[in-house]
Amino acid sequence: MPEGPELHLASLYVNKMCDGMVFGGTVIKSEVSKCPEVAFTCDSYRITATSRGKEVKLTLTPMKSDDDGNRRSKGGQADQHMDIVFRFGMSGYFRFTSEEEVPKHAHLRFYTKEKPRRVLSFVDTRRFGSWQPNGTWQPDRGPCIMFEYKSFRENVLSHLSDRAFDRPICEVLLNQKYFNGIGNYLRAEILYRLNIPPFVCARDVLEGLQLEDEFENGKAKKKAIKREAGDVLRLSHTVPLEVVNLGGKGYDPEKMDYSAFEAWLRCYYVDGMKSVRDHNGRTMWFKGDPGPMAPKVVSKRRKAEKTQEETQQSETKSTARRKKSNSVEPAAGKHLGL
DNA sequence: CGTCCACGTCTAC
DNA sequence: TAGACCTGGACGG
Repeated sequence: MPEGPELHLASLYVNKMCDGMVFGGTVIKSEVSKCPEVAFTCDSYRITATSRGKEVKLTLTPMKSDDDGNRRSKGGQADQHMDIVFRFGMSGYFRFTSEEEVPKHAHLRFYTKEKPRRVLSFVDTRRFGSWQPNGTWQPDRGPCIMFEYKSFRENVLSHLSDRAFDRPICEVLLNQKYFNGIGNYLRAEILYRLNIPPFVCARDVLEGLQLEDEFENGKAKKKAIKREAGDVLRLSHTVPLEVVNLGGKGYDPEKMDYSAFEAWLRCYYVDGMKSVRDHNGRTMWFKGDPGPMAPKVVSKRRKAEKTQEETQQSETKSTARRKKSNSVEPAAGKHLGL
């Protein structure tokens, strides 16, 4: 589920499923969740969603009593809207189902008023996700890489003296203060497209980039030779948007098959690519030169094929789970639980 | 059965 | 810079 594109697709899903829906009553939290109760009770309300980077905000809006033939709000009834800001951790997503079909690990639930009720659920198997009632976008997170491109770009380029940019570019790409929305598969795909070694100093990659994106609307001129039009900041914007556009079928975790997404991946978890744990213990997928700031052990992940002539090399672990998806084989490979 | 791994933060030494 | 926080799928014995 959870990098910038999936958070945005989740907001589209909520808006689509909840369009015209009337919710009512109390918001229910699972017993096991340690997140805060949502003290919102209302006879009739609507739900809408927006996203920013790796956060989604739900807005609960009470309906005018007139819409419903009821009087003005009684005691304990919400009269004003409430924002709830969600982070998805490793496994969060939204689902809209019948009451009987509420998924396991549905930790926050909003019920409709219909006769057989339906439920909008925040589902989060591992419970690394969180929500904040009356919340705001987390202040330390930067502008959205997808929908606040200009200020995202400015925020990075105006802070290059920050010690944060002393680190390897692949690690800085996960810094949500500057790259709000980039996650582990996106950093691999972005650097792979540009052939940038992941463990090059971030400042070396970023300094010299212009505030104005030269690749926008044909300004590239002679630079058009480059196949991937753009620098690392532009691709931090366009590559996530490609994933948003993949979700065209509609982000529906129930019916979604991941073959399109798997086919889209060129580097992350792709057979034959190299991988190494970065300084924060996260697996960095890449091809070619790791770069000067790389940790030592770099392994090449391949599928354990029958043709094991290639079991030589300096491979530590040789268990890749995923072949390049344009493979001829049935799409039965491991998929990401998006 | 067991070990390893996963799309991400958090806070504590 | 380590763990901590969690569940569950893949794979090994």
